[in-house]
Amino acid sequence: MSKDIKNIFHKQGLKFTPQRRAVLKVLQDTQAYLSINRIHTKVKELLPGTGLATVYRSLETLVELELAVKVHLEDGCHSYTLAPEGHRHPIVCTDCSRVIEYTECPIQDISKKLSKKTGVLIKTHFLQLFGKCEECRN
Amino acid sequence: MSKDIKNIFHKQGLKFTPQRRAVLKVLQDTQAYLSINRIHTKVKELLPGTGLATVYRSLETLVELELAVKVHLEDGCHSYTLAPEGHRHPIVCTDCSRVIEYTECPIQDISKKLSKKTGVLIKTHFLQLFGKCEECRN
DNA sequence: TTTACAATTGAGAAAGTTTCTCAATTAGGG
DNA sequence: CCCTAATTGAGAAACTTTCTCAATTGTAAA
Repeated sequence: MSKDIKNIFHKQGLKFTPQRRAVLKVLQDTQAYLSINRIHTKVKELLPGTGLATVYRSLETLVELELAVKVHLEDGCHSYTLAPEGHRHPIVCTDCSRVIEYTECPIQDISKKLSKKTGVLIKTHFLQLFGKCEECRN
Repeated sequence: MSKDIKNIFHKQGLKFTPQRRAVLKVLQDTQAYLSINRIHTKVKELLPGTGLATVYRSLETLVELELAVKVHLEDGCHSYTLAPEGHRHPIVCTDCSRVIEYTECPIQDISKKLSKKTGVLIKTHFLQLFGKCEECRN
C-alpha cells in the first residue's frame, strides 16, 4: 500500500523523498484539517531539519497527485487534509477541527438541472459542512 | 433605499462614512468577486486617498452587517461580493469571475438527515459552484 | 445650528503567510 | 555503483493582513 503510493510518485517522474513521506504520514495520522505550521511542526518531529518551504512544496505536490486536499478555513491560513476516496465532502467539527466524515455529494444530482436552468455550464464546486461532533458536545 | 442602509449602520452605532459608502458602491456596481486590491483601486477612483487598511476595515464591517460576503478563491487572497438575499449560494464563472446567479440552497434539506446519520450536529456550511457562463462560452 | 464625543481614518510600521533563489544533496533508473 | 535530474534547506523577498496612534469626522443631543 505504501508501494502503491510510491508508484503514484514514480509514474509522474517524482521522487518519493523522506520529506514527502513525512508530510503524508502526518496527514494520515491526523484525520483533521491541519494548518501549514502545525504540519511543519509535526513533520519536524518525524524528520528534524525539514524546512518550511519543503512542507509547502510537498503539500502542493500531494494535492496535484490527489493524495491531499487544500481547504479554506475562516482563520486565515490554508489547511490540508488527506484526500477522501471518490467524490465526497468533509464534515468538520468546529471545536476539535477533525474531519468527522465525508458525506456523499448532494450537488452532482442537481448540477445538471442547474446548468439548464441558469445557462451556466457547472463544472466544479466547493462544499464543506461544519458542526459539532458527539464527543465535543459532551 | 440608501436610507435603509444608512439605518443599518446607525442601529449598530456605526457611522456611514464616505469610505464605507464607496466600498459598498464598488461591490454594488460589480456583480463579481473582487479581491481587496481591486476593490481598493476602484474605491480610490471614487474617493482618492482612501487607505488600504480602511478598505480592509470597511469590508469587515460590511460582512458583519451582512451586506457583503467573504469568499475564498484558489488564487490566494480573499475576495468579496455583495451579500445575496436569503440563504443562497453563488454560481461563479471561472472565466470572468462574475457571480452569475445565486441558487437555492440544496443543503438545508439534507442537513437534518445528515445530523442524525453522522452524529454531528451540522450547523453551517460553505458552498460555491463554478462553471462557465453563456457569454464566456462564445 | 453648534457642540462634544466616540467612531473612524490615513500612514506607516509590524506581523504573518507564501514564494523564490541557488548551491548542495539525493533518489532511483540504467 | 554512477549519473543526472529532481529535490532540499536557508534565507531573502514578495505579498497579505493587522496594528498603532495622532488627526479627523459623523452624528446625537443641546
